[in-house]
Amino acid sequence: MRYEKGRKDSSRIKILEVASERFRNDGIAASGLATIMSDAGLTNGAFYPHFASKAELVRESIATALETQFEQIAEALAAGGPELAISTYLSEAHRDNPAKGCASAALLSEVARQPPETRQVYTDHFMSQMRQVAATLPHIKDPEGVALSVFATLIGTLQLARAVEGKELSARILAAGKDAARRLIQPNYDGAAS
Amino acid sequence: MRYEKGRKDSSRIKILEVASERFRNDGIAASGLATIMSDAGLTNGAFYPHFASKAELVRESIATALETQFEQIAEALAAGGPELAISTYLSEAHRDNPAKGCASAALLSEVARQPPETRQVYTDHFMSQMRQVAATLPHIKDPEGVALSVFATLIGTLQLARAVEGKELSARILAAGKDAARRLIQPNYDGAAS
Amino acid sequence: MRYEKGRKDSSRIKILEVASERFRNDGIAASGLATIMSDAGLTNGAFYPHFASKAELVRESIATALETQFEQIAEALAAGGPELAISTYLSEAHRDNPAKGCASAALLSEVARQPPETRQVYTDHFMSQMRQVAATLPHIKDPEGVALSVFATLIGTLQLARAVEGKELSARILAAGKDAARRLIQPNYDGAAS
Amino acid sequence: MRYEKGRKDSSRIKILEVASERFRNDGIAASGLATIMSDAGLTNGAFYPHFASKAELVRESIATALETQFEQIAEALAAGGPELAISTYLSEAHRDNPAKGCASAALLSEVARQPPETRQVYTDHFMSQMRQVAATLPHIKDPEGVALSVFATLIGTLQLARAVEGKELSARILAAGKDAARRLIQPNYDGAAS
DNA sequence: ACGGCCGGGACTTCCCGTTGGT
DNA sequence: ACCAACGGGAAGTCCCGGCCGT
Repeated sequence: MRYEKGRKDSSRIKILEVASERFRNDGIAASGLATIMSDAGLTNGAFYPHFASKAELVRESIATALETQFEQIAEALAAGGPELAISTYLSEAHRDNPAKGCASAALLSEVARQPPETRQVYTDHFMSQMRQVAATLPHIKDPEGVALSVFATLIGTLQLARAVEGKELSARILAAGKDAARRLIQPNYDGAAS
Repeated sequence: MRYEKGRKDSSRIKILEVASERFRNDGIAASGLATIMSDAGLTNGAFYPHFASKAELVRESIATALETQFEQIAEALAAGGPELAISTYLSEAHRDNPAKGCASAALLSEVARQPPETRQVYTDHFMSQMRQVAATLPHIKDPEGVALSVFATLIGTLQLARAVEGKELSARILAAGKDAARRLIQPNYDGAAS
Repeated sequence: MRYEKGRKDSSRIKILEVASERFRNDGIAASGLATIMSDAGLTNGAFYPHFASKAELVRESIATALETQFEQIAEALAAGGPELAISTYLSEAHRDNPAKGCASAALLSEVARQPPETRQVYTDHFMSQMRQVAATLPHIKDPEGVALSVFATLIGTLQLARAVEGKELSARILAAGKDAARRLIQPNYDGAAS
Repeated sequence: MRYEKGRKDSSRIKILEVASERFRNDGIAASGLATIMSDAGLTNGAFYPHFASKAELVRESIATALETQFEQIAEALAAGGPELAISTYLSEAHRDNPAKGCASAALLSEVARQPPETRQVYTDHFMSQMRQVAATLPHIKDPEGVALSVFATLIGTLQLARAVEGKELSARILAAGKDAARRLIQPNYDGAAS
């Protein structure tokens, strides 16, 4: 192997960058390789030396997006704890910029229809994020359960806020989501209370 | 009423039935008209006498699915209140049968990318469902806010449970979502508390 | 067959027009379908409903070009006899505009490498042109032999005039070719004289 | 001299040999460097130490082919004069072996589309050949004009004989070309007579 | 000199939404 | 209502010219 595997491959990185944004913005099925490659400053034919198929690009794009998000969550948690992470996630800025936002909110229903390999990649990275958040809830009985439900609430809220027509309603949804998420991480909440 | 052409054409009804299931199962973009028409026992050319475009079919399919769901929610609420509605929604049966399940969970991220007319149709029907649920929470200060957040949690949870790889994890997600939703509708919860 | 075969198909005609010019200008192998379709105001995907393959397009483009040329030769012969046809063929205007000129001069060496079907199409149309010219040489012993050699001389001359570098030399070649062609059709020439 | 790097590298000579045959056989655009190098018993990467680009290889291959042909013409003229040169050129052997035959007949229409440097190389060598033949026609008024037209006739005839489908027709073309070329070099022919 | 890598681009197959002739 | 065809466009395979690490 002439070019060692870890070799800097700026084209590959550029393709992944463009693709992960394009997928989040337009959906996976609706994003063509030609458009992605063109946006990356390349042509169709240069794709396959980098990725074996579109499915592989999808997997790696999802991984890339979720890894980036992992770091953003870490920063928000460090700077202001779960409260800040929640309000950042459910901000109007995030709602209005899906291309650079949460891949789960943008792609979750489409991920459910992907082949198992893709869903496994998603699962692994999602679980990392979940555990990352759970680690900040040591005072709660079932931190992972709570973290799962908080993620579900955040993702569902952001999707709803993006889907509905009407700025005011969208803002109400974001506010309701923020309240709910905060309540879920309150110390006296016991995930097994019911 | 809603159908401007007001036809009770059985072909039209059949097409809508098939389409609303196909869209929920495979996504909107990934569902071709040819397949839908074929499943409806018709051919390609019979589509356009009934609908002006795929976009119109999408709008009406979403409306159809959400109306059906409205009635299902009504039944569950009547039979067992919000508790039953939640556990029915987050059941494994619902997770494993998206074609006949909640259109929001199946299509929400794709709805966000549809033209305004489609999003308006979605919004109207979603709001009906939300108010329907809010009406069962008279003891709560901000019933609509809570209903919004419960919907967000349910939708996000179901999507997550469908997207992840691994039955066990999927079950954990459903359980966590159920707990969270139940907690959110507890009487002492005040959506505007924070 | 819904659309009868002789149906006006403006797209097909447009593609053939563009392709026959492009092939003559750039060569067959060097002309891509995408460029041809784009010049015809269409996209890649619209090609295959019209032609089964590039090879079929090549065949029909050659036929189209040679048919058009047949009519042009007929006009020149009618207006000024073989003399005019020769001087028109070996004009600087023809030399400088291969896209609308003689397909033989532009493509002959490439035709020799085409599959038999293509060469047959070429042969048929070339023979029509040859006989058309032979018919104007009734006073010559072997009109078809002379016509063949005149075509060879004209084609070779035009190709040489296009290939060499230098306007002056190119003009000398055209002049020499005209003289030779005229001499070949002189009445006292007997193709079997040697 | 002509090779600025002046190398007598045997690999370089082998590459030129193979390339000049391959170009004549398959055309310039249709001949890939990988195939040429492989046929020369080398690999892809060994090309660029010898030639700066494919265009340079094309130029030198054309030069090589035309120089070899110059010598062959010299031999034929010495052995049997123009008559023998013509009948050798328009033989079935030559028609059926383009790889080792006349580069003009094989590549002329493609040469016309090459960059000026390439066309200049072609022009220089073609003119050498033309003058070589003109020198054997001292009894003719305009020997260079006649030589030009004879070359045009020979080249056009050989291309036609290769392009048409049908052995018999091809043979007729060769015969017609031979007759025409012989007539053109008859002593009483005056290139400027018309 | 080797041989794989790189970006470019061609050809082809397939399917989409839509139209229109029957 | 049928169904073929249209234009659009995507995915994928292949090969090209050229480059570079070894």
